[in-house]
Amino acid sequence: MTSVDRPRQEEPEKMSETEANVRTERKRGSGAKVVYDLLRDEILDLALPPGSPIDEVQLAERFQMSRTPIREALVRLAGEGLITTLPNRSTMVSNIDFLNMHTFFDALVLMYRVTTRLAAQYHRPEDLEVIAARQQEFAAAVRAQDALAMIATNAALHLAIAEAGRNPYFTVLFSRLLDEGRRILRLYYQSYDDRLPQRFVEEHDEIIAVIAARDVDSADRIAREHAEQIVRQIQKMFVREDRLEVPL
Amino acid sequence: MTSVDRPRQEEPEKMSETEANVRTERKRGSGAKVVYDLLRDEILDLALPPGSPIDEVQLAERFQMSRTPIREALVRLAGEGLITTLPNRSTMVSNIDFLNMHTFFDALVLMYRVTTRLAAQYHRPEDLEVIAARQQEFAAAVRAQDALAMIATNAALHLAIAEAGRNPYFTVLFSRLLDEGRRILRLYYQSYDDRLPQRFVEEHDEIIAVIAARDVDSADRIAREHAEQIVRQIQKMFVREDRLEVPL
DNA sequence: GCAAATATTCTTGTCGACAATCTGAATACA
DNA sequence: TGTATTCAGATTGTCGACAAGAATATTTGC
Repeated sequence: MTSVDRPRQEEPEKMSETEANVRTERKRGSGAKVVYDLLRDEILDLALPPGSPIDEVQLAERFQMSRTPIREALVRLAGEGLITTLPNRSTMVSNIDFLNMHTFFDALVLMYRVTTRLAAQYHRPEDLEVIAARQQEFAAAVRAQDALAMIATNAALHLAIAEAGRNPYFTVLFSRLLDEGRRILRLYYQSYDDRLPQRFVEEHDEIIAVIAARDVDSADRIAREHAEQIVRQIQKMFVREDRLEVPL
Repeated sequence: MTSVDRPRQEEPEKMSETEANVRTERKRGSGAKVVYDLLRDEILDLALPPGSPIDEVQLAERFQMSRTPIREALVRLAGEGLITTLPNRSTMVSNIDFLNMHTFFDALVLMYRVTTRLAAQYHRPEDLEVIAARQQEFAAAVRAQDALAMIATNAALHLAIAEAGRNPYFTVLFSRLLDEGRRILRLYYQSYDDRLPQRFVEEHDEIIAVIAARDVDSADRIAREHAEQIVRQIQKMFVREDRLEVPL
């Protein structure tokens, strides 16, 4: 099938999967995924703050593709509640629900407990390697006092623990909660230059130890304390900056 | 910001949202939703059993619309894990994961407990009316020995309880779990004509009583026993029909 | 007769265009 | 002047068509 009258400059393709690269040429079926991943990151990093308008044609131009794959990405994001679509009108980044924050905390603490408990129960040797690596990255972020890296690596560590627990239902919910937490924390770390304390590194070490020891009850207890510690930390930020300028 | 009190001519529109109706005329923006709702029901009812091929053009003909809204519905269903898409190849109804069924049971029991506990804590008077109505419907299904109606009304009852708990994170997960349970149970009720015992009606009454009494600890305990009772019931079916013909 | 190469077919992925609906401004009217 | 109406602009929802990729059928070469 040598139907190559077209000068499709495949060539080296040295470039990594950057946006610029994707623009010029991209594999069939990858369009929506690229847009989804990038948009998701931008939303969670608050590069697109809550309330930001999402324009399909604008995105289509930016990614050099038609609106169809763009729309598919948006439908998926809407399914996760990250964007909100007003029928026939407009689409925008979903707001953070400050009024029902306590429901978020409840769910977060419970998932911290459950996933850690299951990890202690069902983990395999290779899981511990992944978890240890994530903890290294978190500790490095703490040493560097890089608040945003702390948020990301902390989420990655706890997600690794959750996956060692091997319950996809819990993992999916936990992942959503950690994402939402990423937005909330970033909102504060933008204005404040606060940092999660060294204490969290030590608590993580404790958690990893009881998981490795398969001590289920201790895992539950320590995870709970750790989670409640984090929640208190976040709540402290709230009262501290009570009259925060929040986009409704 | 005032809500939308716009006189949007809702008109009579006596006709119910049947498929035939939708075929002839449908409102802009409703296409994907209609397809989504109907396909979802058919999947959960096993009218479309696991492994069934999902053909876009076929659906487009059936619903008398183009493939675009069909695809949107499919993307949403895929997001919930109800269908599986093989890139560039085909789409089919997702399988039921019998190997990791225990993770499903773990999650189900925990959500039964948590949602009931929160309902005892946070319910409002009007919630109890809804819950009582659902319990009536469940009792009616038991009296009629209508197994499929029992499944549906049981799920509706527990979802009503979950909503009285007012934690959207838990409610969403629980809803997914009840959906998955609907598929699993229906798989068995197709071959067997077993029925959930009268005992469940009484247990529901107990649960409703402790919720109304705001007895959080009892709510947790009774919900747990109730859930484990149900899980045992399902597991009994499994061993009974061990060499079941399961579509992989 | 059988394996490899080729053609066909079938399904999904993408595209550009058009239509419907909403927003907001400009206009008409009391 | 204030309110209702109309019109223009913008954005989404839908459509039909085409292309790419994978599976299957067919042909070719030995």
